[in-house]
Amino acid sequence: MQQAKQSGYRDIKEVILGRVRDKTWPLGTELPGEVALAREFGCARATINRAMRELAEEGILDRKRKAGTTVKATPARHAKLSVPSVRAEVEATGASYRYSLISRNVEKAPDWLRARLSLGADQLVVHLRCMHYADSAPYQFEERWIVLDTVPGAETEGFEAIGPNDWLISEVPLTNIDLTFSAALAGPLYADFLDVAPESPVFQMNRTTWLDGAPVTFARMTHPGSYKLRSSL
Amino acid sequence: MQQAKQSGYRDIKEVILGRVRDKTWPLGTELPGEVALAREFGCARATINRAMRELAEEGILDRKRKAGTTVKATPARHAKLSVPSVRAEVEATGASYRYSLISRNVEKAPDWLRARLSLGADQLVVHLRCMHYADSAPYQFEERWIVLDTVPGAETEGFEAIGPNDWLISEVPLTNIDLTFSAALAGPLYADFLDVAPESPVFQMNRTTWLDGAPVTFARMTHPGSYKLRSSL
DNA sequence: GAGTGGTCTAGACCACGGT
DNA sequence: CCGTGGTCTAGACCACTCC
Repeated sequence: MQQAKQSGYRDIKEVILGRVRDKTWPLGTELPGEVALAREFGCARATINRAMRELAEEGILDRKRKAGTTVKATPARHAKLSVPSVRAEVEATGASYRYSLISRNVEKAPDWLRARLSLGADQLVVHLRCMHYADSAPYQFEERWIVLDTVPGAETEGFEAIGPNDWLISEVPLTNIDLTFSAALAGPLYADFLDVAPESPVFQMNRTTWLDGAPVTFARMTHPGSYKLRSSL
Repeated sequence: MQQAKQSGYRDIKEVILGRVRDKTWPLGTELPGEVALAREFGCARATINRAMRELAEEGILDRKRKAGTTVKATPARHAKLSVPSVRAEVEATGASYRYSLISRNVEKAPDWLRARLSLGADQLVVHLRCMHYADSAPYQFEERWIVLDTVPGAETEGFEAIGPNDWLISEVPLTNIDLTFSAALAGPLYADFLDVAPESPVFQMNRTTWLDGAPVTFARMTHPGSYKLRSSL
């Protein structure tokens, strides 16, 4: 009589996690099969399945047909990084958000961009530069290129009142994103807009966006400060 | 006869995604209930449930009891950032990995660390400094503090042969992680170890680790270069 | 070939949260 | 109150993969 209350898949996850933590099932061990565990916990196989499936998604277990379920030798840690609109990001801190367009041009995609987005020759992009402010303090400098073939609507949008990110979210939802972070020196351009010394470090985030394999946009966000995210499990 | 083959939950997810993309169900719309969709797709409610549940986890739908399921007004984009051991990170690039301990001390946790980890007064930590090399080129400078109350085994570990991260992974698996990224100037210390000019920018990643609410370790990783991650959906 | 996970079903009960 | 999603069950068939 190990348990009185009937166990839900959450409880079962906890028990399994506990057994991994206390090394009842050390890293690399093979776990009992679903049927065996279902018997042990007195529940349906589907319940065990859900518990183990989620633990596998969370990077703690490895599951293979026929081979069975094992505890991952090197539990994959992963953080969930939310990629909100700048507006949401700023307003979440309680500050008021302000957006300002610096320049907007339609031009042929430069070579480095064509390479990065797998664009054909002579493809046109909208090239934007803009600033985001938090309580009238510089928050982020954004430089962005939008592929017109994928997002034709960008040709007639002036981006004077609405930021490109906010606009794109409603125009082209459900995209895939590549992110790169790096550190750089401010230099004269960023120093000017971000109100920092040219020789100070800035934090950059490069964001490439795809819609079903078609390139949508490339953006480089430059911060004077730092960036924060929190993992779940 | 809209579909010949029977639909699995993956197909259903695709259909729903398509209807959001082509604005059959615009952002903010309320979707039909599970029973209705089950009827439409000719499948069991559980199948619809799984499809919609996963879409909700992926940040595309909002689900509430009684209220029903709606398309998120601002689809939450999130990237999955894997946090591998440095060793794996280096070896994944094909380079050979080398680890080197610089210093190891047991000391009282400094005030800023006590604040960050919610430590009590006089709690002891192991303070480490070490370097990670990729093909004998400096890859990362690591400064780390390990809380002895949570990980007593760290007192007797010398960390001369094995890096603290690799050691902690096998000692204390399944922890929660907080991450912060930022840019900084190298300064004399980092310049020396990372073999860059003192006035060059460096990329820093701060990692705080918890085990069931108990503070495990705080680490600051400093890179001469940049850091990369890719989102899933 | 055989064993394990992957998925689906039909039905049931529960819990939350608008009304 | 009562509708919607949340979860569980018992049973079934399938698909992958190791032997």
